[in-house]
Amino acid sequence: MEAKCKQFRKRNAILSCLRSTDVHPSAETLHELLQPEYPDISLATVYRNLSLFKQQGIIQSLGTVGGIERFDGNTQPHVHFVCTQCHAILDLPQIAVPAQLRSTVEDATGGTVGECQLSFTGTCQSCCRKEKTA
Amino acid sequence: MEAKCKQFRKRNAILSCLRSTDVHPSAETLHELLQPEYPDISLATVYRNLSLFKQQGIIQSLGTVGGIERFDGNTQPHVHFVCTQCHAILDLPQIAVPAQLRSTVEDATGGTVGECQLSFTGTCQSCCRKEKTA
DNA sequence: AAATAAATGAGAATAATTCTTATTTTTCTA
DNA sequence: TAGAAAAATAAGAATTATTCTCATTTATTT
Repeated sequence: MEAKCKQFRKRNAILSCLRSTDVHPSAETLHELLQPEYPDISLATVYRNLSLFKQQGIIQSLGTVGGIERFDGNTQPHVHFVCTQCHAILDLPQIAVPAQLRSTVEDATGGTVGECQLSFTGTCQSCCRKEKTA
Repeated sequence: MEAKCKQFRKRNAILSCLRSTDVHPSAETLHELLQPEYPDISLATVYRNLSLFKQQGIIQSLGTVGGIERFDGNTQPHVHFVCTQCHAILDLPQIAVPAQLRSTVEDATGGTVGECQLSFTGTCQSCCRKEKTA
């Protein structure tokens, strides 16, 4: 299957580009990252495939930051830090959300619980320094 | 100060409306909620004041759900459950995020840590029932 | 190799949010 | 209390991230 498929060239490129970066890019940033190797890739294709991946559950959306949706190729649960100044998103992989929380939430809501997202907002180190010198 | 201020009539109405509901409304929903008492209130005024409140830190944004920003008048830290079917947002007030996490994150990032948001996604009880009967 | 199906590019369409400007309301001041 | 200055609002235009359409290209199947 995999070997003779050339069909999904750009689709695969989008996915592996997202998986190989740690900037938690927007669709537009991802499009820019792909430009060098795929100069004719359309922004619509990036959007289209990101929607598809999201639906398939092989990437995750981190929601919008500054009105722009951000994506993560890492579907393993991990915590994020969002800089409210520069909108950088950093991984905080060592912090785990207690697993038993899920059943607590399931009990509380009476529904089915899927993913959980924990994120901190604040000012990143780089923006803190800028503030001081300003 | 407070007693003779009639200036902020609508502004106050928006804030107290948001504080007195548990639906975590969007700007448009809030506008609809205000219609009966303030039939001539403009949607732009709702947006404008929500931005202001956010900036002042007296309300919190829950980010976008289905492409629409949702707001919470309760700034106390508490956990949310977001139904991916109907986009309902429920409070899970009894679950607390360990307070020491903040300093852990501060150490990890080297920046200044502000708020933390923990949310679960899934299917709410009502949507679960609908799925069964369908 | 022809036919069918899937993916893409380009730009138009959509819709949530923000912006502009004229008007109204409130507050300040003399 | 009246007039001036400041703040808030309404209405609709403008913006912009995202989605949609459709013609074209590319891949797969028969």
